[in-house]
Parts: sequence; C-alpha cells; structure tokens
Amino acid sequence: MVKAPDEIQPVNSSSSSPKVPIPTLERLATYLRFLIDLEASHVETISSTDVEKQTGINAAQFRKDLSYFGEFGKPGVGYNVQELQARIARILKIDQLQPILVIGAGNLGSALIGYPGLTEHKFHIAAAFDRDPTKIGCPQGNLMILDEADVCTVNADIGARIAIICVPASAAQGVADTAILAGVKVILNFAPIILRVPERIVVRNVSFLQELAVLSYHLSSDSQK
Amino acid sequence: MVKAPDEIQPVNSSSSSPKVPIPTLERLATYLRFLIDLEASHVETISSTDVEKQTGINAAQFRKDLSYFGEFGKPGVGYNVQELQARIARILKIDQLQPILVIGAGNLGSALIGYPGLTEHKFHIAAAFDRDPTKIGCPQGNLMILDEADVCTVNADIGARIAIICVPASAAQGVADTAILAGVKVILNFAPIILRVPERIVVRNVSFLQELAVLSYHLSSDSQK
DNA sequence: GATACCCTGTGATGAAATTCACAATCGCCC
DNA sequence: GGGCGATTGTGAATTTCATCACAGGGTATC
Repeated sequence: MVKAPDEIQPVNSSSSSPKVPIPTLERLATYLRFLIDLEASHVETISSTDVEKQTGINAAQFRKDLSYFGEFGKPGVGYNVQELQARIARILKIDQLQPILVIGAGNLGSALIGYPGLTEHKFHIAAAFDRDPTKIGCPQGNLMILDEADVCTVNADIGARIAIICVPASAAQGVADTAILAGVKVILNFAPIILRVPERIVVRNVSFLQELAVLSYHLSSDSQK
Repeated sequence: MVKAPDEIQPVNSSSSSPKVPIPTLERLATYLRFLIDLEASHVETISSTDVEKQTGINAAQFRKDLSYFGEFGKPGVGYNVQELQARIARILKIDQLQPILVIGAGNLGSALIGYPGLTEHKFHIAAAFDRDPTKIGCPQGNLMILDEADVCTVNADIGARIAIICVPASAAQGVADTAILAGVKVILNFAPIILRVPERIVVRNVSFLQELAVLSYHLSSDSQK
C-alpha cells in the first residue's frame, strides 16, 4: 500500500543559500555583535587570533567564514573593526531597517516588543497581532495590538517579510499559513512544533525547552552515573 | 612570543558527553515533544517512517539517534509511543522535577516565569532574582523576586543545578560567575554574549537576534541580487 | 507453520563542517 | 630598501554528522 507521503520541508532547509554553510551565518551574527562591542570600546583593529582568544571561536574558522564573502583583512595587520562590522551588517542585510510582524502578544510577544536589542540591530517591530479580543486594541509599549485576522491587509501596507510567531503550539501552524499568505518570506518560530511550509520559505526555530532538555541531559555526568 | 592564552570554553563544549552527538540530543527533545502530542492523540505505536512523514526528520536518523541509548522498537511493528516517550524523558533527565534559577526578571524573565510549557516538561522555576530594588520583593505570578545578591544563600537550600540568565549583556558574565559559585552546573544564556566559564560548566545560548540575522540574510535571494 | 511483508538496528558510505598548515602579503625597523 | 615578524586567505586533511542499504528478526496471513 503506497500512501501519498505528506511532503514536508527538511528541518534544515535553506533553498536560498547555495554555498554558505548555515553555521557560518550563525557565527556571522556572533561576530557582528562582538565587533559592535569592540567598536564601542574604541578598538580599531583586531586579528583572527584575538577573536579566538576573546570568543573561543577558532581563528581559522573566523577567517574561513569571512572568506565566503570576499577579503576583509590585511596580512600582518588584521581587520579594521569598524569596516568589518559594517560589511557583515551589509551581508546580513541588517544595515537597513527591517520591518517585522509579531504574531501573538502573550508573555513572549510582549517581551519581544519591549526588547531594546531589536532596534539596536536595525530590526523594527512594525505591527503586533493577537487573537484575544481583550488584547486587541490595547497599546503594548508604543504599539497597538491588532487583530490576527487583519494580518494580510495590514501587511499589504507594511510589506514586512519577516514574521515572529509567539502563539501556542496549537495555533502556530495556522498563523504561519496566514503570515505566508500575507507575503512573509522568513519565519522565526517560538512555538515548539515543526512548521510545514512551502520550500521557498525559510523557518528557524527557537526552543528553549529544547535547549533546557539538552542542558538537563548534561547534568547526568555530574551527579548520577 | 608565546603568550599565555586566555583559556575559554569552546563554543560547542560538551566535556560530559563522550559519544552522543549534540545534534542528536537536540533532536531527542523534538522527538519527546512530538511523542507527547501523539500520546495525547491516543496513538499507541509509530514507525520511524511515520516519524519522518510527520516531522521531516529522516527515518534512519531517528533510528540512529535512539540507537545511542539502546534498543527501543520492535522490528515489523515500530515503537510504543508511551514507552518511548518515557524512556527519552529519562535519558534527558526530565522525568523528575528539575529546579531552575531564573536570574533577571525583566520582560524575558517574566515571560519565562509565566510560561506554562516549563512545568509541562517537568521544569520548575524554584526562584527568580533581579538586581533592581524596585522589583525585589514584588510577586511575579506566584513567585517572589529575590535579590540577586542572595543567589548563593538561596540556592544552598534549593540546590538547583540549572540557571537561566535573562539579564542584559553587560551584566551577564557577572551573574554567570555568581550562579556557578552557587553550585549551578549548566546555564541557559539569553544574553547575546559569549560567556567565559570553567570547562566543567555547560552553556547553551539562545539568541533570537542571531536567528533573526540568519533569516534576514535569507531575504537576499528573494528580493535583491 | 511456512511464506510474504514490514520494520528495526547498524556497519558502510557519503556529505558537511572544522581544523590544519603554509604560501602570499603587509608593515615596521634598522 | 631589504629583511623580519605577524597575519591573512585557502587548499588539504581531519573530524563530525547524515544517509544509505541491508541483515536480522518480528508479525500477520493463509
């Protein structure tokens, strides 16, 4: 009996990046953060070995990561902090303000809305939505909570291509479908389920439950065993 | 010139797991979640190919992940959902209530305290701390916010080995040091910095800024270019 | 109770990511 | 201005992780 398989996106899907390893992209964000801090400390130049000492990331790794995007440093000198920071920001497209939709204004959604780090990295929550009628219309910070049903019409104006999903697991698939319909291209999913989305959509999951579970496992060697 | 290198934990450190790949552990948590849902739907048995259809995780991967911990299934039949769920929970040490310290009771810390998924997975926030005098003593949910300075004395009673750090980046290293002093073995770090910790301590970082950056990068192929 | 089918567990294979190691390059100093 | 120490960028080697493919074992059916 051949059953039609429910096609689903592979967990690590990335139809859009032909060459750059995903771990490299993850580290780029780390480098960026690190460089911003360095810049604030008025450090002008840094070498890959310095990066290793201060972040624990292998120096060759750092250099190879950058090499995917061109040449950045000067042999014998190192990297100009300010320039490197700017170029990584450009690579990650966070040199310009990115509008974001937040769907779900519970504890987590509210925390995101109030998080100052977002604007610091040129992300901007353009609109927040919820399904709960008691929340709709209430201001959260300086943002009005909108009706989840209006995601499409609202985003027709905003044109956000990033959505953050902060609804309970049971509702996550539904709002993901809606967001995609509204023109969203990439999704950051906080709900602890695997979303089914078309191949062209990129999803990343943040699951601290998962992280806690991994940590919990590591407790074994210290106590039990 | 040989300079004493500032030793730091490698990003992917896991001094405690001799053989099990970290990606396997991460997936175990996903399986567990999935199995709990299945159990709630009264599914009794599942095969690895079913798992692949419903989660997108390769069937052989699933079987191999489990094989690190023994044999779980019956050839020709599959896996007993309830039993597998219980055994994975035991592997991850979340079959018994795990006490957790939350340090930092800002937006994010509050969201964690109010998150019902934690208890669902046998995690229990035993105490929450902050540095802000206006917050100390205020109840947050059914939990009293304690003074960050008292972490050590409080944990002498509680004996938590897991800490969640939800303070701003600038304060994160300090509270990490304190937590370790208080007997914490593993840390879930929400602050966007790389913590320096002794080798025996396991750290996992949750950085949605990083996730957003990766997603932002993926926008390029759809629009620009 | 034999046959046909299905599914697990795992060694072998392949792919991906990390680390190594070195040639090429730069600035500095004498 | 030539030689030296330092640092980059990158092919090659190594390690880690994912997938393949199949032998072994279980179930259902007749």
